Amino acid sequence: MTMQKTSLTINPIGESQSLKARAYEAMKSAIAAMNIYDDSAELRLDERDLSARFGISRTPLREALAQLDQEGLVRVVARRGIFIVRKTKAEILDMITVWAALESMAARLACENAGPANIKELHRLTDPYDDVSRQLGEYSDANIRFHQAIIHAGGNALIGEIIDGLFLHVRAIRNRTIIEKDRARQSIADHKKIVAAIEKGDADLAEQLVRQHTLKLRDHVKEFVEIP
Amino acid sequence: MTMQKTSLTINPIGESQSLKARAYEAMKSAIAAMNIYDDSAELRLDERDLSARFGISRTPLREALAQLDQEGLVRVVARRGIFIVRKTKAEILDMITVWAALESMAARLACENAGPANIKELHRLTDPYDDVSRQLGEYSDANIRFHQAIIHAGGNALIGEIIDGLFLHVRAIRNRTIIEKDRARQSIADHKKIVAAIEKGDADLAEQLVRQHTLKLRDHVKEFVEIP
DNA sequence: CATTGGCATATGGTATACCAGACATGAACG
DNA sequence: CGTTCATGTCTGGTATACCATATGCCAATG
Repeated sequence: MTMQKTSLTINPIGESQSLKARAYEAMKSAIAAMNIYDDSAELRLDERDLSARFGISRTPLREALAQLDQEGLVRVVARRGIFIVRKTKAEILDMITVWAALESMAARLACENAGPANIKELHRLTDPYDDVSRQLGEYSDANIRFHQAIIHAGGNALIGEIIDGLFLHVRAIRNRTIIEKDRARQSIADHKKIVAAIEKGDADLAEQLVRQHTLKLRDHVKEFVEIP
Repeated sequence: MTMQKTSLTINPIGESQSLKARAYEAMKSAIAAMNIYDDSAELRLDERDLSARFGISRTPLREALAQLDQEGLVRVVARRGIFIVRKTKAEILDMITVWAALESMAARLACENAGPANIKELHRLTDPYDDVSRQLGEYSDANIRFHQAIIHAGGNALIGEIIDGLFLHVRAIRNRTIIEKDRARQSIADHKKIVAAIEKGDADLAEQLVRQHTLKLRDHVKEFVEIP
């Protein structure tokens, strides 16, 4: 079974991809890697400089940049330059809200479509956390995998794609979220309830739990995370 | 009072769009206009031919096509050609499901955020339909406007953007949906209930009604609409 | 000293030439 | 007659040259 494609997509590059695709991936991970919300962050990009550093021509690079532009990661404005986009806090909150809508629908779908393999996977991702001492940051791999498992169990691939796109942006605040012990503990408890609801096939409950779980994150970000 | 305009007339724009943007729009509407599910539909595109017909060079056209590719409207395969994508029925159903998730969330948000203007707008779009004899096809302008009004009332712009993207694809089946009198009548009744729930501020009810309303459409398409 | 006009320059936008891979065709060969 | 392989042609991919405009510097001017 193929997991939802994650940001950690293994690079199966046989060097056979088009330069555009490689430039796209390189740019994307480069932007994701840098902390764009640092005051010292350089938000301006230079086509010619980039093409030189990548060792490719401007044409494929421009196509990659155009894609990033449409994705909202970058803004290219004529005769001015290319700028890395800083999402406003309001936009981040909107994204988390959309996330809540989609994942809660996925949970609902999971109640109808999830097979034994999906259920087993969900348990595998929640049961080990009886020991609360484990790290479970908001964006820890374990947490992300859990949410992806729900989406996968729902069986609607489009939901996975959209959320992947959102995560690309939301992850920018991962360094700014405060990992609080209470939140982690609560989060684990939420997860267990969600799995139970899905296993029971209670669609309304599963949807409600997932929605509230994610909206709790939204409210937390709204209150405690500062985004310039 | 008529202020003499002190500054010169506002400059609407002077053809200031980039060729890429214009090619993008042209391609998009052209694809939307043609019935891509006709057997006789030509699904193959030719870069050079298109560039000649648009009267532009291949570079901006390619950028436009790359955007359409990412949007899923078109698929460009290296050394093979550019193909208009036919969405499978399963993909269409997934899209409607996502639609349901997002619009129901918008309805929930509307219960918190909708102002008097939004409520008034919703009434304006539903009250005239006491006369059921009106045409209200699944994709009639009136119906679309109603759903857009809900999304607008929710105040989450991202939801609107995503749904716009989906609608671009889903509209392809508009010609294939059967307009049944009963469905139209039921649809109008649903709309009225939804407005009432939002006006009352009952978020859970509004969300549920919108979700069920849209999932009804999904089931209808699933059962009655054939997509090659 | 302030203002303004022009020119240099840096930026992205566009056009064009050339490259390599994938198919189709047809002739040569068994 | 059938198979195979060479070659022509069509495709998108890439590189490069050139173009238009936004900006900033600087000098000319009042």
